[in-house]
Amino acid sequence: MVGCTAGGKTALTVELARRHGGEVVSCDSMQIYRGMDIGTAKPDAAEQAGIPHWMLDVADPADPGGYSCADYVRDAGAAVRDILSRGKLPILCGGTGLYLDAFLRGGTFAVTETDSALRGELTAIANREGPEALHAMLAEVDPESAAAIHPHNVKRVIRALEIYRTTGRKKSQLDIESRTAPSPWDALVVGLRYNDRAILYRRIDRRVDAMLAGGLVEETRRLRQAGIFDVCSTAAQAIGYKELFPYLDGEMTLEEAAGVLKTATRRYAKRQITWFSARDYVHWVDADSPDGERDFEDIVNNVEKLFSDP
RNA sequence: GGGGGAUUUCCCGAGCGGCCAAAGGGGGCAGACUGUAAAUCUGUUGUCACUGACUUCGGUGGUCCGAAUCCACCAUCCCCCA
Repeated sequence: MVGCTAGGKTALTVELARRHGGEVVSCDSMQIYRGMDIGTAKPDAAEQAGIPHWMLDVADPADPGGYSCADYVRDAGAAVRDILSRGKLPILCGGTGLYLDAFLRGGTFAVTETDSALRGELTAIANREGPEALHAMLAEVDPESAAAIHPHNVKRVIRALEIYRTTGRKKSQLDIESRTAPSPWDALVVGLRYNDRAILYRRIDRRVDAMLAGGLVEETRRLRQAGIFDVCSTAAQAIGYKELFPYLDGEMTLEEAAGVLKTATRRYAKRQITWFSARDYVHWVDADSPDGERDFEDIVNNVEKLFSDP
């Protein structure tokens, strides 16, 4: 179950799990972390409604090792196999498109390692000589990847160089191999979609207000005091916390910070929409109609139709 | 009541006689993405019959070959003196 943030995936997935003997496997790069609850809209006990949930709180944000996409593929794979072994239906649910792609690709993904020392070294080159210089380095060893990656996208350029340096193989070549390998899973991917952007954005605004009312400021203060945003670079990227720092530092009113947070969330939702729209494996279900939001029951039924006739 | 400063495209903000449909940023819209991804990056953003034309820079009227830029008056806002 995929779709953008604040779309209603969580409730929908729990209902489907309840009806079909399912268990939920989160596919979310931030709900992974313990202690980051309100800001990541992690389903609480009531929302989980007695349905087993996997891949929540599996990583400690204070652990400097972090948690990567590869870790996710490994751990989520184990969870899904466990669920299947007991004859239950695993339902992945989440908005982290890269994680889902990697998961569906399975083992073919786990070819290369990361090298943080090398990353630091390459970052230094980019800072010193400019992103174009780094891109030129990539063009020498892997022209196909260089052509596909914009020179300003330093993170991407670094990753491609890292792959070449650590494996001696080109990212462009590995991509082709992984793209042609069959998926180890037989998955039905359902996407929850809003045709009216205004409806979605209203939901996002409401969710942010609810998070604030639910104690997001306190959670942010607590996590920040614990220093996890300094230790865990991934957690520091989470939308919902960093936007509140100016308020905690007295540089912004809570209302202003909330506005920034809503905007950041909307922009994230747009990126998710772009990502999933480009995946031809997604079967779309409309969450709204020209009359407004659809009834929850209708949406559930429309998803179930896909079960028998995808 | 007197003196001074403002008013720019959705927002902030530069421009201060031609090279201005107007820098830059934000937001919007569209897109990319294969082990940091809630991240990172790209394009676009007055209208149209789009290598050109038309309409815009608070309003009206002037000056000038030519005005967002100069002048007059009006409107609104801000500051100082009373």
